[in-house]
Amino acid sequence: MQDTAAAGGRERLNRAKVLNAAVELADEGGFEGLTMRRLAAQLSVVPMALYKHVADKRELLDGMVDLVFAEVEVPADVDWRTAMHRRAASMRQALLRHPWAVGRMETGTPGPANLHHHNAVMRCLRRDAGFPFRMAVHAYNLMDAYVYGFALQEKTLAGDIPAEAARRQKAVVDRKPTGLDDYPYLAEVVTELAKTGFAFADEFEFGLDLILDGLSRMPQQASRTASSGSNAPLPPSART
Amino acid sequence: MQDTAAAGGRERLNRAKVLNAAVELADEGGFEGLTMRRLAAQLSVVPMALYKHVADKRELLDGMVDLVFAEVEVPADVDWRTAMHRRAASMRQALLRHPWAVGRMETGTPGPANLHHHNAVMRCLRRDAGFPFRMAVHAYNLMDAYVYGFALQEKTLAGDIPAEAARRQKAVVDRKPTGLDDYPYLAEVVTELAKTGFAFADEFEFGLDLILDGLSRMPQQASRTASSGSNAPLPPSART
DNA sequence: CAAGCTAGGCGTACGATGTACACCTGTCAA
DNA sequence: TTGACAGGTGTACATCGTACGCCTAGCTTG
Repeated sequence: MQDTAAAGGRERLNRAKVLNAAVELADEGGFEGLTMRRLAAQLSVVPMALYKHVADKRELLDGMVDLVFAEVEVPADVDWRTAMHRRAASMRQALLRHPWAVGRMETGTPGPANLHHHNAVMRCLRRDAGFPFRMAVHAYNLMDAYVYGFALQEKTLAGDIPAEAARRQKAVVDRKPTGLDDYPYLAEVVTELAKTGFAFADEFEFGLDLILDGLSRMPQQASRTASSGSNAPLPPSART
Repeated sequence: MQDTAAAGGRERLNRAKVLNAAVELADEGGFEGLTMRRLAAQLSVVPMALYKHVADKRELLDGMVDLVFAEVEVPADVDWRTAMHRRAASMRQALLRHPWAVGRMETGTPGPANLHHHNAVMRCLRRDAGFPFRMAVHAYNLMDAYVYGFALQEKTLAGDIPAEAARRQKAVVDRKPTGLDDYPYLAEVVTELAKTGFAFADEFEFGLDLILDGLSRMPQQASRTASSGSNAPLPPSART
């Protein structure tokens, strides 16, 4: 019952192999390019062979998402602000590598990497930052909404600005002769961004810093700088 | 060539009818519940009849998204902060009514309501708030990322907290005997939220206010209170 | 070494989906 | 009256996820 290769040297399939191949295939061909049949072909196997390692396509996606979570770092041993900053940047990078995962990170049944990640973030906010529970939840929701939302924008508008922005507006201009003249502020966006360019990285930093600044200003936050604070609000010991 | 009904009283199809029925159907059955065949059945018509009013399913979705944009209000004649606050809340409400639109608002070819909306928001930021161009872009990206990201969370976690949160974690507990003990901070979330409940509306307000506060603090912003400011940075007159 | 159990790959088949293509029909302009 | 044309119909096809049963290699066990 070994899973990598049989004694005779025959290659055998593997849950991990299936998941990794699926991620690779989705990275290249997008989410709707990921097909059980194509995935099987990639692994030189017949489609139905996959179902010995994965219950169905939804479970396959669950496993893929957990692989993405595993790529996101949650640094410890630094002050909470840079820890949260790095986590957000790391999450953005992971979603940039795997655009198909955008909007799917919190769907389905959470895997082990998912749970580990959320626990680590919550620990940072509670123990290191010293937020009371309610505020930690607020902070987490705010940061996640921003990161996921930004990744969504970056995905759908990827390479869009300024090149594609002009193209999209142009499509409308061609359709109705009134054109962009009705939308002077949109026209400004097109021309201005065409001139000066657009960097998603800078854009991301701006919003992230603004949010972290706002959180640092919260009165409930003791603005401690090290993660070794032994004055944690509570090391929770809740049981289900 | 009338489009509502023929002289004989025969009901005829309509692009608007198709779009509205599609929205209705997606509201009920979710996005993957929306099928050309089901949509046709809903309209008492054969599937291929739809293609006389809509090029393909992608164009159908474009039209649906524009209907959602048309539901979002961009108030004028108030100070920019409450205008942006109301717009964000209105967008969230619209995405709550049409969860299938979450993550699809900026995809495909933008329709007229889309263009009108973006132009109005940009006008508010430039003329009313007085942001210089670059800062207006920053502000817009930040707000949109937050609103879209929050809507995404609210959609995927809908009714999830505290009830479903417990269920999801429980699923993992059942799977591996180690259970939630490895994740004390997650356990706290489960028990604490089960006790005190969770209100998405409050959560949304917290993040939105923090962001708008941060934007108000920007040095480039003159913190004017009325939208009648004639000292706009520039009434743009850009031409493609 | 023989026997048989089982994990795991294979083949076939089915219903659902989007949509190309040809056809048919009712309405209106000329 | 006629002919064009907008718009609804019917058939057909490739592709999808996956249910069901078969088959075989390799391990466990007597």
